[in-house]
Order: sequence, then structure tokens, then C-alpha cells
Amino acid sequence: MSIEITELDGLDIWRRAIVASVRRDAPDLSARQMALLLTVYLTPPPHTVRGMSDLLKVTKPAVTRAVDRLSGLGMMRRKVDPNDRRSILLQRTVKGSIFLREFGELVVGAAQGIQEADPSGLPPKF
Amino acid sequence: MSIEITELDGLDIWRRAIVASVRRDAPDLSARQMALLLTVYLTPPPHTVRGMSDLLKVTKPAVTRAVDRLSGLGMMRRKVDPNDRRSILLQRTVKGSIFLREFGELVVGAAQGIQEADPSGLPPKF
DNA sequence: CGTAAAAATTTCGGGAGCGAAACGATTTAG
DNA sequence: CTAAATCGTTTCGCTCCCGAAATTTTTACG
Repeated sequence: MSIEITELDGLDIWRRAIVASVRRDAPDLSARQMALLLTVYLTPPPHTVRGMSDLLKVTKPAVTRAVDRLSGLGMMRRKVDPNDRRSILLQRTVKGSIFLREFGELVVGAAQGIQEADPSGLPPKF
Repeated sequence: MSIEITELDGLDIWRRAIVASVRRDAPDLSARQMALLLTVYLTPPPHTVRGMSDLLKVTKPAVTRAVDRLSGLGMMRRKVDPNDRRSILLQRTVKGSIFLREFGELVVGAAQGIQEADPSGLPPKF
């Protein structure tokens, strides 16, 4: 595997993937919400509100609200930490896994579109 | 140049870049706003509200509001189309160019980090 | 002309999100 | 066993965003 891209390639991959996601009527997540979701799914637990607040350098109430939104969408779940009941553990859900898997497919597709003549059938504007 | 990534690589690149962006205190843009911004900067003009509405499959008022937000941040500018004064042409700004160039650097850095030893993450499970 | 169409915005009621500060619940320190 | 510290949430006043429908301005055309 080799990943060597220019800055412009990176931006164009990002554009293709995010435009495809918006067109699919995916939930309109903010950068903060997406960062939180990806961190919970791709980095080792445990994930707490405080930990996410420090990692993302965002206030705790902002994390609480992002968790509210994501759990409202069924993409995340709260669980009280049995060892320290002040803490809550952020956990993955099936729905969130599905969303991220599909999103990952969009990213891969966007990256492939960079090096090949567009095979997807979509107009090149996308 | 070769871009061959797995779905999981794609998600992890996305995570690294967006977490870095959030930590940098960048404006918390929604997916729609980011899709609009990238489209204006990376695809050939002209870009109109109607055109963006069709491309992104979101309502025209939603595009108007996204333009309000982005132009409020100084990352985009409205210009009346001289040929058809009903239309608005969405144009780039210096500030937006700087923001996207820095964002592109984050994406490239995140992609490079993938093929090297991962300092913080372990292979995530779904 | 005058009417229809098109482009973008505004209005409307309602829902989220923001940081700072205050709050209850829980754990730890003295 | 109380006092302090920690964790997450809630409250406060405010701003932003939503889609549907109405509105304004401009253009097309019969």
C-alpha cells in the first residue's frame, strides 16, 4: 500500500467524499460531531466526556451536546462506568458502525477516483 | 502517485485530519458547509445558489444560509451575475484559500501518518 | 406591453448549538 | 466523617440552522 498525495489531491478526495455523503442525505454532522464519532469508533476505549473534551480541545458541555445528537441518531450510546459512577463511557452502536462503514466506502471511492478516469458513472463535477 | 487505501484506512485518515482541524480551533463547519466550500474552490465556475442546491441536493434556503455563514467567516463572496442579475455567483476569497490550504496540509499529514508506525492508535475493531 | 418563469432571499415557527456558570452526584483526601 | 475535588449535565441568554411557503427582483416570451 502506498499513500502519497499532494495537498490538492487531499482536498479533492475530501470534496468528492463529503459531496457524495451530503447528496446521500446523510445526517449533516458538524466537524466536532464527526471528530467525536470517529474517535470513539477508531481509537481504543475507554472514551469519556472529559477525555474527548481534552482530546478535541472543546468544552465539556459541547461534548455532552455532541453525544446528545449522536445518541439521538442512534450512532452512539452512554454507559455509566461501573468503576467510577461519575464517569460515562461512550460506546459504539450497530447503527454508527453502518454509517461509518458506508462513509469509509465513499472515502475509498473518492480516493480511487483521483487516479483513474472516473469509472463511477457520476458526472465529473461530483 | 498511487492511492490505494482500504475502507478503514480512509476512515482513519479522515479521523486524523478532522481531529487535528477541530483541535486547531478551526470554524466548526457542517458537512453541508464544507461540501459547498470545497466545491466552490475546486470545481470550475460559475457556481450559483441554484447549481449548488442541485449538486448537493439540499434546498435553496439551506444554500443561502450556508453562504451567509461562509461569507460571514470571510471564506466566500457573493457577486451578482452581470449577465443575469437574478443569479448570484459564489466566489473565492483569500481567507478561504488559506483555510483550505491549511486543511489540505492536515489531510496530507493524516494520510502520511497512515503508512508509518501509529503512535496513539491500535487497530480498531468494528 | 403583460404574464409567466426563474433566481435568490425572507419569513415563519421550531429546534440545536454555543461558552460560562451553577448544579447534583460521586469519589477522594484530610 | 467532613471537605474538597472530579465528572457530567443543566441552565442561561444568545446565535445559528431547518424546510415550507411567501416575497422580491429580474428575465423570457407570447
